Amino acid sequence: MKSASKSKADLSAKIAKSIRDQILSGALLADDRLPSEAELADQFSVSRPTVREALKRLAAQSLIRTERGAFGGAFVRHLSYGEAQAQHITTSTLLLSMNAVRFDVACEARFALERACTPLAASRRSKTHLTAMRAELARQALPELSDETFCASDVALHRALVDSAGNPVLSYQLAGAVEAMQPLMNMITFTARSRSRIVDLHTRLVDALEARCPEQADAVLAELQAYTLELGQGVLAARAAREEQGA
Amino acid sequence: MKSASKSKADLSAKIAKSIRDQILSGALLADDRLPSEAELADQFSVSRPTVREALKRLAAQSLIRTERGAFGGAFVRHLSYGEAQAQHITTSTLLLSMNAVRFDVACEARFALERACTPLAASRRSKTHLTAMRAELARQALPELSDETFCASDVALHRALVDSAGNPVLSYQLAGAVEAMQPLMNMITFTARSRSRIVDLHTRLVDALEARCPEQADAVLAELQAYTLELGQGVLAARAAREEQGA
DNA sequence: TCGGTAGAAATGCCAGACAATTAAATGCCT
DNA sequence: AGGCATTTAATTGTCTGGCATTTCTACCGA
Repeated sequence: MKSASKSKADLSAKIAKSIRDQILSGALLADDRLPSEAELADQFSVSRPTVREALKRLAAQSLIRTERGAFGGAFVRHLSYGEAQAQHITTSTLLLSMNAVRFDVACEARFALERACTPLAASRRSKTHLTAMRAELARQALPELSDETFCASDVALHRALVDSAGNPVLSYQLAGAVEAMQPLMNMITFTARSRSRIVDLHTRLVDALEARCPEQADAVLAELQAYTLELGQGVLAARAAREEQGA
Repeated sequence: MKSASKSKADLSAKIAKSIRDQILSGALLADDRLPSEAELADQFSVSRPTVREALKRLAAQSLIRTERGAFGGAFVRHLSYGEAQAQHITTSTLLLSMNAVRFDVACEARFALERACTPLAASRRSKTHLTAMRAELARQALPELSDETFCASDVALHRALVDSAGNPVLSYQLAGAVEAMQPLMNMITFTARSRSRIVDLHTRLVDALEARCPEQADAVLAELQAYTLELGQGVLAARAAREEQGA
């Protein structure tokens, strides 16, 4: 029954699906070893290259890892938070870059998500997280910072804020918002924004977290959202005007 | 410079990374055609099977699609919201199933995320979404419903709530929370929960959205969160006690 | 003009072979 | 008997070459 799933798909896709189902259903547990490529080829009645294509598909999804040598082979992979986040970020980046998402829609989603974790962050933020955020604040105040580095620090700050909520599942889910959408918005707004205003808002945000005051943190985030939206719409309006003039 | 990225990794992984970078960087746009497998094999100085493995990796990430026949080949894929959501859900499900996530942590994250979109849902919910939610409510009230169907309807209701916020980016980001974490929690709590209480909470939730009252919706969600947490901890405590007795 | 057919280009798949890597088994020396 | 070097077997990584299949294009004939 293994190989009879979808009749029209590629063989390697069918085999990959069959194995993936076994992993997702729990028939294969983390660190279990799959049969060797030759055995799988026999089981599915296909050639080894076809099996290999299927395994590469699974490897691309971080579902398996392979080891060479005797008693090597393909092993069901234990998906860590870090890897899951990396995948989530890749998918999010791709989605945004390919779908002409309106700036206001992205902005709204990103801040809605970040505001979801400020109450937790305010109540649970540790000294470590505060120190990390203060460090980013200090970097952002340096005037000689390149735009690129400033944006990276911006992301790092928000990332630290999310992590300070102390909920790894939440951190994972928000990775897409912070590390994919924030850079996208930075790319649009970095020419127009006032760094000092951003740093001021960030400082008040961290202050609010340190004071364990969720309302204030939320208010600052709302302000940051409004400012970002204003910047974005300004830049886009200017672009539209320029294009109209050019045409 | 294409093939010189990481020296220790597999060739197919390096080639996949190289092409992926080109897509992510925008050098290859949606619906662009990649060189044929034979040409890629030449460019990277590898054999065709190796190129094919690389292409399968990219296909597994929905980065490319392939077409057979003359003037077929591999094309950069336009990633739709639906596909991105499917990937996000798969990754989330896997992450949760492999990491022994504490129930309270998952519960907290899931509700924090859902509560992030209730204000938007309350202000934007359309008749269509309300109708969909009411339909799920009606189904959930049927006593002959199987546990499985009840859970599916539960997910569908929350899904509709998220969608009613009218922000596709937000819907995408929340897909992991609703469609991966909700079923997980249902699997734990379904034996202990009172359907009538759930339906009551759901009804009040939809009522609040219909009345465009975000505060009330948020309050109901908080109540649902508390009830879910209580159920989960009850079930887990009972399990622990049973195991201790057994040992 | 229309329809069918042959060709070309591409992916899908297979068979067999060799290289590289790694762990276990073996054997040798002390 | 114990420890170290060597062999061996298992397995993945890669290549070569080929055939099957699909699909578009272009030509040719009625």
